[in-house]
Amino acid sequence: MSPHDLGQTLGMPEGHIIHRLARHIRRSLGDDPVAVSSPQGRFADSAALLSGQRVTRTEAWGKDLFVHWEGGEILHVHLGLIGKFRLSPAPGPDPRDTIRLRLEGTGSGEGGEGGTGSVVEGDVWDLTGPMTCRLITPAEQRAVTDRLGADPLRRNPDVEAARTRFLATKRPVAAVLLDQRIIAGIGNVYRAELLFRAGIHPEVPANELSEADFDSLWDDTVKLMRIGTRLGNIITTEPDEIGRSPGRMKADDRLYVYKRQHCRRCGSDIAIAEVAGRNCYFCPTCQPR
DNA sequence: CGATTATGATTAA
DNA sequence: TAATCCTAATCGC
Repeated sequence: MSPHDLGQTLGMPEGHIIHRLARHIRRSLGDDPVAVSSPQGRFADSAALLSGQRVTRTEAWGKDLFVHWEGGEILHVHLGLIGKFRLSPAPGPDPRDTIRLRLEGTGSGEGGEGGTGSVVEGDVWDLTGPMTCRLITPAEQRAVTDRLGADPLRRNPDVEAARTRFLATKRPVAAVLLDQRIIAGIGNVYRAELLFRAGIHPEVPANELSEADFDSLWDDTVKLMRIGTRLGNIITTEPDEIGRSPGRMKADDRLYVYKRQHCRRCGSDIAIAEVAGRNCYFCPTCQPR
């Protein structure tokens, strides 16, 4: 996958995609001034404030993305359910009025040298449909992250705190896995697949699990989300189980239960439990109550 | 061409 | 629980 594939979109927002975006945006914009605009207009004032500045750092915590600018401003983006970043080579697609934010690298970025005297242009990032897109201060960023639990993809997640809070509630385990205040970054696909791999029924109260149960759930989360970050895709099936390498996997082989008709492992009809207002797919055979 | 759906989350009732 | 926000692809008629 070339970084300059036209129309490449980075959406499907669970934590792995946000971490991937943080890295990719940082690398793509480099250390050169960035042209910032808001074709839609809703972010125009802030865009004007940022335009011409350099990005100093990018960072993800769960599903929240933070882009730090040399002037001290912090761009806070949360994609929500339908938000997307689309990456295109300069000059990018015609600006549409659904594009809340456009970031255009002005330097070489990761691209090559232009011809003598020609303008060297960089990547164009278009953000559409975000749940959140705003400028914040470091204090406001702290307020956001203070409300978030341990992120399996960050360097020093507070696993102890997550374990304690996880095991202290009698809410269904599938609800707790989606609770960003406890573990930040898991979404509807990962929760279904994690519970399947652990053989746990989604409606089991969290406080009926043991510390060892939590720890293996956590370890599996770290493992799967790292794979997801690397591949840019959620893959939870074990290559040895399906006899295929991830690269050659059919879409249908990527998951065990999420949105499937039959269990990838045993063939049982997949069931759906509505937990925390969202459909949780599970296998009644592999995940008995 | 309208309805439906989506890997999210907050607010109000 | 329900309503709400935000967009685009897909599906049925």
